[in-house]
Amino acid sequence: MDTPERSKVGGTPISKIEDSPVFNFINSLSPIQPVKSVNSIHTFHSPGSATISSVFSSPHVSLHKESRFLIRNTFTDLVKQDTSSDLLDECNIPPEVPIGVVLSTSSVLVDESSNITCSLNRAIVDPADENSTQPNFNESLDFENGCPNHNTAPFFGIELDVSCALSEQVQFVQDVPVDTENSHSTEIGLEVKFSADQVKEEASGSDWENLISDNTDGLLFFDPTSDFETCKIQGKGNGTQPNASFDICLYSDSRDSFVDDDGGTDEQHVTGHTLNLLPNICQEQGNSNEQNQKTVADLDDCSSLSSSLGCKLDSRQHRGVRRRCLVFEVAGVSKKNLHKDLNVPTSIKSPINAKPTSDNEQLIASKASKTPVSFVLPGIGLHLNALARTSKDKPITHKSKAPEREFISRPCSMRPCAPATVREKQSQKAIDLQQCQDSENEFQDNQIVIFDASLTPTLGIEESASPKKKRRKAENSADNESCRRCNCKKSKCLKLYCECFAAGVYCVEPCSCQGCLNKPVHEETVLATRKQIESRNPLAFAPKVIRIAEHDQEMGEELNKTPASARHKRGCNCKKSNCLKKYCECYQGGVGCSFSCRCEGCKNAFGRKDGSKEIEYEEELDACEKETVKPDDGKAVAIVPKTEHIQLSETPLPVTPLRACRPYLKSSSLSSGKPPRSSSLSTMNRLENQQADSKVQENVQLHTDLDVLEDLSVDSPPCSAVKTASPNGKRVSPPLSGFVVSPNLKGGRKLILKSVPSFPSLTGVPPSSTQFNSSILS
DNA sequence: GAGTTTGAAACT
DNA sequence: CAGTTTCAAACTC
Repeated sequence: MDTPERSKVGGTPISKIEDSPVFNFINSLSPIQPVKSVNSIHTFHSPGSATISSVFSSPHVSLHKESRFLIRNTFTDLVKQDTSSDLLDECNIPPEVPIGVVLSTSSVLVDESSNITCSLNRAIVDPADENSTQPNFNESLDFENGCPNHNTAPFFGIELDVSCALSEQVQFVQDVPVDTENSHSTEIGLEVKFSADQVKEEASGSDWENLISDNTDGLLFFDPTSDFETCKIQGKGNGTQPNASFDICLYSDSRDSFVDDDGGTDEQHVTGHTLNLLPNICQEQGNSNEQNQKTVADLDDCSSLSSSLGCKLDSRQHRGVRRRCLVFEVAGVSKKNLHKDLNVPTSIKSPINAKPTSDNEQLIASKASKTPVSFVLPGIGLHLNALARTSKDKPITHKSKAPEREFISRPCSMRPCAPATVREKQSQKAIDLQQCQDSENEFQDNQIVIFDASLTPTLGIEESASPKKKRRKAENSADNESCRRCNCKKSKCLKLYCECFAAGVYCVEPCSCQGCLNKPVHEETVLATRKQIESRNPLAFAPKVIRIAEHDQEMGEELNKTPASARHKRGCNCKKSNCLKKYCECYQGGVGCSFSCRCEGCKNAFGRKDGSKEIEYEEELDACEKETVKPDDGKAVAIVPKTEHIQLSETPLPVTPLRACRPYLKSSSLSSGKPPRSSSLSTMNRLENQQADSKVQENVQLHTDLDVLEDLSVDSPPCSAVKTASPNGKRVSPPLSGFVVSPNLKGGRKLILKSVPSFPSLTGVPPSSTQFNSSILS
């Protein structure tokens, strides 16, 4: 699905198009946040009237602080592994080469403080007019280019939002079909290399708008000393073809001065180099009086022009050149890399990948990085992202391709695979669950098929082995992160019995299920079944073990990573296993039994449900406080009081009415002998037992709404704590964005009950798994 | 690897 | 909502 070229929308008013469902859908696929076609150029009003020269060389167009301009980009389906050396030749395109690239309408804004900003919407450089640098700014358009905050310091450059891997070298190549009549074309390509920080930055946010708006974070700076400096922008397209446009964010940001490695100011230097590199048409721009202006003009203009001309920009000589690429482009690149690695035909593309490109346009990644690619790809598939996050520097190897939409890997499993320690396992599991859910959300958007061998090390190894054997192999695998495969025989993998299905993933090859319908081919069936199950229990697909919300900054990372920071959302019902075997979901999940458990004879090593372990509680509090101090090397796992029942939060939990948990609370929290589920309750319980703190109970009783009490008991956040409960009254954990636990209470002690707001807000509901499910079903 | 145990999920 | 059945994983031998 291609991102529509708005310029091609033709007679239809853009506003209407943007309002159309189709367009919304397209936009939802695209990382580009379509700002309502506001003609952002107050500064540059005369499309077609201004020459490029004027545009770029005359910064005093406006005092507006526009910081960047975008050039809509559509890359094609070429993979180039050209090195920078290859590009050098390509830049020697004579200036008389017809320019056939649609640029963005641009504006250069210079304020009084010499802050220079450029904005460029779309401009068509008419190839017919070879000698003219006058673009046809006949469109304004697609993107709001202004970047409000990029106006502080002189900075020029090309921004690429890169969410690719460390040391990933990506090359975008566009190969726009050349108009036979106007066969003048240059090749548009973009070779990008990324830094790890860049990757992280960009990976963390798929929000295009954020990417646009952030000032420096996530921007790619070419390190002059690095080997990744080569920046190639090639253009291939026909000026008469709007499709030939390409998206590059060029902007100047005055904050960043051109500092040479030598330490000297590099503005002139840059300019000079720019002039040297750029075509004559660009060089004409180099005569500005003001250095900044000139540099801006040169860089921006020349960058854009050179892009269109196929001229190469050597970032080594363009200090401070930032590259920002459309997220989807990067994603696409990454995916391309994946495909490439997988030898997957380029025809197999995720929707998002295909989206921004037209039929013959496609993003291509190249340059398989030597280092393992571990990148988070905004907007890429659920599992891919999850894997990227989960793998933690682990290389993601893709060994198989998948059909259009398919879960291939199972980044997480409800059932841990025998980590080194139980708590580690649990911690990892909780994380995996979260990641799984996160990924799931992403997956629904993009439906990328990624196979993560790193997480499924046993895949393909035990093809002929029996399911159990496979399972145990997987369990015993080295990293213990491998995911299970189901072995369903009767459920057709369409019931929660099936771990795959329950985890929201499709069954994969390693599964030994029989009559499996949990496959992409039966997507509709799967979704329908899922929906049905969700109708029964909205939380059916929520992670069973949920962890404390990460946004509880006060709790610190250690706590978040500790198994004790998680609880089984529903609790177990063990009768014979004493919660000491993996039959018990709590135990299996590495969490202690909690208030909501209905187990008998609980002896859960991670925490018994009954409140009779107060001594252990205190003891382990101390242990916890000690252990949590340990550096998080993955081995030091904090010990959390067994009887501490922290209300778990899970990122996206379905929101259910607040009242849902009232009966539970009423019976269990107040009247039943069951121990409190949360730290607060645990504390309260102690107090009750000791009859020592009547205030607490008063406080509790003052809350006529038991949900409020619940909030207190779970230290739920003031506003984000939307009650989540299963419809059948089984308790589930609400999001926990604001523990009331005092900061110094990593162990869960000293809970501050009175500071809890009475009622959580129903607004600001975080994305829930229910919502996800709904959306995925919709 | 077969059989048993177990408890969650599903059903009534 | 409780009881029963089904199911698949966990476990044992």
